[in-house]
Amino acid sequence: MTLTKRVASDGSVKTASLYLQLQESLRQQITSRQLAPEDAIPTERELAEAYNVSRITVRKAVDGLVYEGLLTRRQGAGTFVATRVEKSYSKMSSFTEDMISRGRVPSSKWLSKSAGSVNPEEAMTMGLSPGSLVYRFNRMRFADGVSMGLDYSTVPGDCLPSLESVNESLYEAMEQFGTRPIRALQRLRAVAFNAEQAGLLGIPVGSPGLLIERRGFLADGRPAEFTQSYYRGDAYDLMSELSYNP
Amino acid sequence: MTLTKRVASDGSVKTASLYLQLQESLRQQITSRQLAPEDAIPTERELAEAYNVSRITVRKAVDGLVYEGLLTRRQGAGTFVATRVEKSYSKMSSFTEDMISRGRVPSSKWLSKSAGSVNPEEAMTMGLSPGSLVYRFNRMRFADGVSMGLDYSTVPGDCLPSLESVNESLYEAMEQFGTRPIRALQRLRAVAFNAEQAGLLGIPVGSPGLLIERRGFLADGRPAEFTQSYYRGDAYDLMSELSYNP
DNA sequence: AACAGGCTATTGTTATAACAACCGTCAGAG
DNA sequence: CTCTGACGGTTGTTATAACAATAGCCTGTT
Repeated sequence: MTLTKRVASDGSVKTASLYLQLQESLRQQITSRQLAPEDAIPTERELAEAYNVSRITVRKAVDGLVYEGLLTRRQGAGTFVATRVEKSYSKMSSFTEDMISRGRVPSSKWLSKSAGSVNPEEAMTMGLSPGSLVYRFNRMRFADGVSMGLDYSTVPGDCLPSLESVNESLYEAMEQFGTRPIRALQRLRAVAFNAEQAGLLGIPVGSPGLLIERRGFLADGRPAEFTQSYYRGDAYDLMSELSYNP
Repeated sequence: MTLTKRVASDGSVKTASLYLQLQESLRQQITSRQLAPEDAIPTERELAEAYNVSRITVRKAVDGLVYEGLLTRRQGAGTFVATRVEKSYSKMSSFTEDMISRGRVPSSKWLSKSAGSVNPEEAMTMGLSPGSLVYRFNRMRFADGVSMGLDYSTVPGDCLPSLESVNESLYEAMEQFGTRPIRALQRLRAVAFNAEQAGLLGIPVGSPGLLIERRGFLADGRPAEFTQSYYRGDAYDLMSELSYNP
C-alpha cells in the first residue's frame, strides 16, 4: 500500500502530504470500526513498512490522531484506539445532525406546532416586544427508535415565512429562509422529568434529565431561536473538549 | 544558555527532556510578557543555536506551544506569540476558578485523599498499566457556603510528587509540579444522586445531578487526570457559546 | 512611484540513525 | 507455584540532513 505524492504540472492540484494521507487512512479505519476501541494499531515500524514511509512520518501522523483523541499511546506497550469519542460539543448542530454524527438513526415526532404571542419569559429571553408573533414547535426525539428527549422551540415570527414552512426540520426551514442561527448561548443543568414529560418518554417520573436551554442568534445579533431541550440522563450525553489558557 | 540533562544516580529524580525544558523557558517568556503578543520569537535556527539543541528539538518544543495556543506559526514568515484567546466555556478551569469568575465564593472540603493501584476502568480510561500507582482525591464543593457538588479525581502517580503535595487545590499542586492538564475531553450527562451522595449534599435521594466526566491531558498527550464531578441540578449550571460552521 | 522578479530567510516535510525508557512475556530458580 | 530477571519489542528523544513551500525584502525597470 503506497501513499501518493503527486503535483500537477501547473501546480494547481496538490496531493496532501504523506503524513496527512496516512493520518486520514488511519482515521477512516478508526471511524469505520475496522479498528475497534482499545485495539492496538500496527506498530510504528509496521506502519512505516506497510505504507513505505519513515517512522518519523508515521509518528507525525499518529501525533495528530492522538491530539484529536482518536488514539492513545503508551511507551513500550503500543498505540491504541481510544475509547468512545464524540464530536466536539461546541459545534452548533441540530439534534438530527448530532445523532447522525454519532452513527445513530435520528427521528422526531411533532407534538405540536402553533403560532401565538410571545409570553413574558420568552419576550425577555429573546428581546422581543410584548405581543410579538412567535411560532412554537414541540417535538419528541428518538435515536434508533428509542426516546431520547423533548424539544420546545420558540422562533420569532419574522424568522420564518409561516408555520407550514417547517416540515421535517426547523433548522432546515430556517436555513432556506436565511435565518438559521449562527451563534448560540447555551445553558445546561440537571432537572427531574415531570409527570407529563416522563409519560411521553416512557420513563419513571422524577428520572434525571439534562436540560439544555439554547438561545440562537443571527449574524446581526438578532435572537432567532429559544429552545429548551430535555434529554434523558440514561440515554444522552455530551462530549466537549476544553483547553487551558493561563 | 544550555539546557540540562541530568539523572540522579538512583534514578529517582529526573530532569525533563530537552524539548520540555525549552518549552517551559519559552512559556515563561511569553507569560511574563518578555515576549509580547504578536512578537516574533527567535527563528528555529536561532533557538537551536542559542540553546545548543537541534532544530527538530526546537520544533517539538514549539509544536507544544502552538498546540496550547500560545504561539502561532506561519510558513516562510516566522513564529509569533498569539494574541489572547477569548474566555469561554471551553476554557479549562478548576471549580475554584469557575466560581470566582461567576462572582461566587468557593470553598471545598476534603472527603478523602488516598493512594492506591489503578482500577481496570481507570486504567483503560487513562491509558495506565494495571497496577500503576494513582492518587485519589474526593471533595465536596460549596459556593457561598451552600453545597454544590462532589468531585472524585484520580491522578497518575507520576503526575504528583506525593499525596501530601496537595493542600487546597489539586490544580495548583499540579501546576507547581508542571503536570497541570492543558487539554481535556469532557462528557456531561444527567444522573440521579444516590443515597450516599444525597446525604453528603443534604438533598433528597434521587435528586437530579449533572455528571461531568473530565479526562485531562498533558501537552505531550499523556493523561494526567480523570475526574467525575457531580453537581446539584438545582444549584449549578453551565453556560457555553456555540457557533455554526457550515 | 509602482510593479515585478529574484534572492534570502523562514517554516514544513521527509529521511536515516542511534539510543533511552518502558512494557510484556518467558524461562529459570527457589 | 511464585517471583525475579533477562530479553525482545515497543514508543520517546535527539541528532544530522536535504529539500519543498511560503514570506518578505530589495533592486531594477517601466
